[in-house]
Amino acid sequence: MSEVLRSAGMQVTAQRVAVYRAVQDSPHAIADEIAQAVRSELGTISRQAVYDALRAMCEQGILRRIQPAGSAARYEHRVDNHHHLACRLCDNVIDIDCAVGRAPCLTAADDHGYQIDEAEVIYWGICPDCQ
Amino acid sequence: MSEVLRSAGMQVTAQRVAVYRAVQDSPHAIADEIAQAVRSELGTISRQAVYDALRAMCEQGILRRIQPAGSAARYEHRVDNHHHLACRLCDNVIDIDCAVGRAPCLTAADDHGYQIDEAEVIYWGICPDCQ
DNA sequence: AAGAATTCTTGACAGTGTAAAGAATTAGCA
DNA sequence: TGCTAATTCTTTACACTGTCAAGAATTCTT
Repeated sequence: MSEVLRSAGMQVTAQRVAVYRAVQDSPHAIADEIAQAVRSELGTISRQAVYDALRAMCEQGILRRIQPAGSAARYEHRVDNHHHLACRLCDNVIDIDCAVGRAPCLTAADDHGYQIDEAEVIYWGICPDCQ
Repeated sequence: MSEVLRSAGMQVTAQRVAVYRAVQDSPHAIADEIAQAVRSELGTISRQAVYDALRAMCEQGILRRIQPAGSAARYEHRVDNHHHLACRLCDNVIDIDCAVGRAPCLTAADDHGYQIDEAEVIYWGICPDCQ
């Protein structure tokens, strides 16, 4: 657990560990939910410490940040290539594998001279519970 | 021009027309930029009127709202099926046609029981000017 | 144990978007 | 044309997300 932080060049503090674990335990949580989770474990953490930790981990590539329309940024532990499926009604987000194989979506019809390095795909629909 | 608004069941006011035209003239603009454009044409418009107009037009399907990560919501006039290509450095967004044909991306590897109705694709890269 | 770097807290702030209430304008219709 | 109802617009206030800055506290390294 803490080796992940250490190998990413970060200090291993109780807060950082708790933030990382909170994202593991509830993927696609927003910053405030993560703060709540850490508080229920450690008692207290400042809002800024949560943002600092999340940003540092995203920069080190051990967390990923996604930002579905109409929602605050969400964080996830899974950093391999995959996409997301969001419910329009309850805002629930689940992971979804690449439809066509490994990083196929990087092929746009016409790149217009851009150096494309990522294709972000969000499927929108209604989840089973909301149907 | 105003027939578009009328046929969408909306009243035709100078402000609404100006908002619609502003989005046509500068696609992917954010709300504040649209407000500025309307003000340079009509002199004044309240922030809330811009949001009301944009929301109404999106609900009626004559505008579309997109929300790239790290940016405020952007509005566009083109409502057919297409995707977007965003520059990581200058935040510029351009339209990009579907890679595989007509609405192909709606096919996810596994829909997990969701009723999927849209696949939102944002390609990220560096635009020619920023390279 | 000491110095250097990182992490954490606190307080302030900007930007985006919404809520509510009343005034103004517009459309529909007699 | 004039009346009524609905829509649109303004103003004010507010919530939320996220960042900045400065100093205190903690952690790592040696």
